[in-house]
Amino acid sequence: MTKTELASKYDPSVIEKETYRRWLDAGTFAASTDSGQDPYVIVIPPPNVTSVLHMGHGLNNTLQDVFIRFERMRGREALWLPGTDHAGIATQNVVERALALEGKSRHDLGREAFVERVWEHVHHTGGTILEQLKALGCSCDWTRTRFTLDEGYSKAVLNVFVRLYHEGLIYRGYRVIHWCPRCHTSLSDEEAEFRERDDFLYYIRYPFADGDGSEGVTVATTRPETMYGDICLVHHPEDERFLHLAGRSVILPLTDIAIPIETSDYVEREFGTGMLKVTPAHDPHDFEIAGELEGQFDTPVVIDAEARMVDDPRVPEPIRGLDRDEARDKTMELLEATGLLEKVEPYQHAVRHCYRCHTVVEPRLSDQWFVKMKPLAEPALKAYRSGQLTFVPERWGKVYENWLTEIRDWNISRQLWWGHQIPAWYCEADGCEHVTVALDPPERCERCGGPVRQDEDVLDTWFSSWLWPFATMGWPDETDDVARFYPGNTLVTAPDIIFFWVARMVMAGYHFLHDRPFATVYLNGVVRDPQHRAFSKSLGNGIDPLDAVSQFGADALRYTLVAGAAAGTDVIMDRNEMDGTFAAGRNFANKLWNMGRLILANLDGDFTPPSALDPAQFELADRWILSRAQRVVAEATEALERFRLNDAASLGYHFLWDEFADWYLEQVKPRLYGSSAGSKVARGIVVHVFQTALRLLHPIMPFITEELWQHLPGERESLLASAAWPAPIEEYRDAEAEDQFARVQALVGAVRGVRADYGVPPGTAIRAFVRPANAEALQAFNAEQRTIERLAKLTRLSTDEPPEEAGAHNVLPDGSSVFVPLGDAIDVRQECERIGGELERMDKQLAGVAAKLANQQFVTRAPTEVVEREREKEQSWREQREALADKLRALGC
RNA sequence: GGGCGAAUAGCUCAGGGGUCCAGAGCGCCUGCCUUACAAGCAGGAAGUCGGGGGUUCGAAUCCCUCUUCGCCCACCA
Repeated sequence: MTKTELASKYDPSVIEKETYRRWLDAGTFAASTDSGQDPYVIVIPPPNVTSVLHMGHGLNNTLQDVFIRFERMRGREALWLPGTDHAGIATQNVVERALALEGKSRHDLGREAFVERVWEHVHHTGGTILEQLKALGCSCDWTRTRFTLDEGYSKAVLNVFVRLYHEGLIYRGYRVIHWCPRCHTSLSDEEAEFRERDDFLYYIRYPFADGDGSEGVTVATTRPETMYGDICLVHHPEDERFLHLAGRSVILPLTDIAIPIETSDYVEREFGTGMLKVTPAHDPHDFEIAGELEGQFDTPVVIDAEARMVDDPRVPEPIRGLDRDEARDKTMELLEATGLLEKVEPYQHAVRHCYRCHTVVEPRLSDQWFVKMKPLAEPALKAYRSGQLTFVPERWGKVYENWLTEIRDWNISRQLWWGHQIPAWYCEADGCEHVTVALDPPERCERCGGPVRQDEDVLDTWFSSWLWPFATMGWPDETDDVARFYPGNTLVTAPDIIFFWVARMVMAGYHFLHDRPFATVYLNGVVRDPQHRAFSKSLGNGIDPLDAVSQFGADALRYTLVAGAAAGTDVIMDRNEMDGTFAAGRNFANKLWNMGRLILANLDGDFTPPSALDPAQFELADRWILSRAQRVVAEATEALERFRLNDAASLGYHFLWDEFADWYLEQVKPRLYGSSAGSKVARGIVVHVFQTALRLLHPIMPFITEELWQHLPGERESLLASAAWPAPIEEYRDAEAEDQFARVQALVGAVRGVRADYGVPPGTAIRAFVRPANAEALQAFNAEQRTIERLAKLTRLSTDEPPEEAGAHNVLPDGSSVFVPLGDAIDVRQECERIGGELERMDKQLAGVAAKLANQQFVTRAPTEVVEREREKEQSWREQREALADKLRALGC
């Protein structure tokens, strides 16, 4: 007899590395361009090259791996394309911080040396996160790993810039943009995120220029330090309070500069005093207002790139050189001294912060490159509205749509050194302001032949990642990969980058390849702590996925993530309750292991697949588990197809544990142990069903399923990772067996309940009797007497009346037997009443549906499918009604 | 200011008009080291499905409203 090769205790750390290696060696994850199979493609949301794996990655990548493994098993040419993002600001910041420790800034090194230094850093630590993904079991095609600064990828980025420029969709603009004074770069609207802040609203009086200083106009502002850059005050053109001020001027406080009073529709009359100060260089809206004013206005700059007050006559002496916050305090002090500060009130408002370093963004007037977004957004909107692009959960579609509808131009230039330098060259010859935009560096100005200088800026990191679905495949070259694997299928990502990334990828996809980059966007939730705070480094509330892997195993972590993540819902994990968090997954893995041990210890080398067995020899339990397996296969497949991963996980879990292990394995043990006539059948079916379940579970728990698969007979020479997804086998469907076995379970359950109620020790076998009242229970009893006796620990199950000496409590005087009266549970009269009640309810329901279908009021809120569903419901109820009526007749009531 | 999501057992969550639907895991209680598994087995307690109103023959489920959390968007400075 072949003994089990499995260790007595399941230790994931022993098998995971080895198993992953086996997959790699077999090339299981490498997608082929000429297999002829239908491709299925996911591109990974490329993590920042410097990042290390956190639970968000764990969730996101586990979900992707489930989809990929599922489709791979279904026979599709599955490509999961991995890679990393150079993450301009983030990476530059990391290296700058390291430099700061050496007391240096990037300027000390100079651009070239600094970039060299960043590359060093990237080469040193860049692969970390991808290596970490392997510990999770991610089945990426590592032969296709890409980096957004790879040579080929960079070529695609520059190509896109040049093309869009020549199409007129990229332009250079001089306007107020979001500037991070700490990162020293401009930011896009999306990168400057709003955060609530408790601030103050300062009421400042601007004295009339032609008065004696005692009268003036009061203005409310949150940013008094910008006032030195004011060019005028504006009020609403119809605001009667101020109409009489037409033509007058006021003095900018603390200076001797006179500025006029103008009007603008933009002003909200109800806010503050109804009078607004206009600072075109330091507020984007003020810049717009100034642009709409008649007459010539300057745009004086009073705050520099470091957020310090400039050394300029407009700025009062004591303020110059101060940091913007100090400048605010000092200004307040001076205003108070001159009596021009009327009042200060607390004010809460949303202020834009740098999404990388959380510094308050400083609006800054500068030259930047922009992408004209409206034309690009149109196909992306159309794709969503026509159903070419769908979201799971659906509600995110609205978010996507809304953003695209309101889209504004995208500032893509960053004043950084790490990234794709903009392929634009400025003519340095006097008077010629020509800009040459080209893939290859021009020798000289294409207009005047003068010397040229390349734009120093680099492109927004998202300007490279929006090309990810095809630039990773070698585009703009006409590669096999692009031909075969574009468009892709599913994108799995977090909702917070719908704008940054998802929407822009769709735009790029349609613009450059005239097709969607993916059909479905699956948005996973956020991993949070029990207080529903997102995991974050600063809070220290996170769980390191690798820590979870080493403590509980990758499969346990994956199971926990998948089972805990219904589509798009957040996953809650408690770092103080690691055991509680991961117990279900770990316990399940252990359970699987032990099922494997039991099976392997009893195979005796004579495994015969059920297809080669004689069905006439199948017992009820055999037919039941085969039938149940088919049902579960169908349901799990559907769950995965519909992105209901948590359902798929739970189906596999409960089928294996509650049905296969608890009932079938227990029932089959006598046949499994010995070499009786039924042994061959039992072994065949046990192995078949277990293998089927391992296939179902593989996408979610790849390691342990693969390991068990390797030990089981049959297809052990092949890898489960590339085995076929099971299809339901119609011949095994057996509703009657399912019904009947359910009755066996009910009987056994009833006996066990009574045993517990009577406190019968496990060692004491008891006797149970049923009354021959319930025809179905009797049938089950007759057919499965032995099974019931075994599972319920009965000496005998009979239809006899209990003997006199059992007394009122049905216990024999010597305590050897307790007679379990099952009659009550299946009392005919009660049963008749119960069924009668059900019948009544059913009739009501039928009447309700009929009424509904007759007047169809509900159709207003849902289309034909609902009517269809109601019809189906009615039909099924009708059938059920019939069955109930039959039952009643059979019982003779 | 606009929008979205959540509130179901002690904890974390499924379920989104009717029967399968009041569920799962963890925790808890009782009894078991029964030769696959104590990370287990058998049994059990536990929820007026956040409050209130409405629609319906029927509501955890749909509508309104309130409360509490969370998120996103937004040019009242």
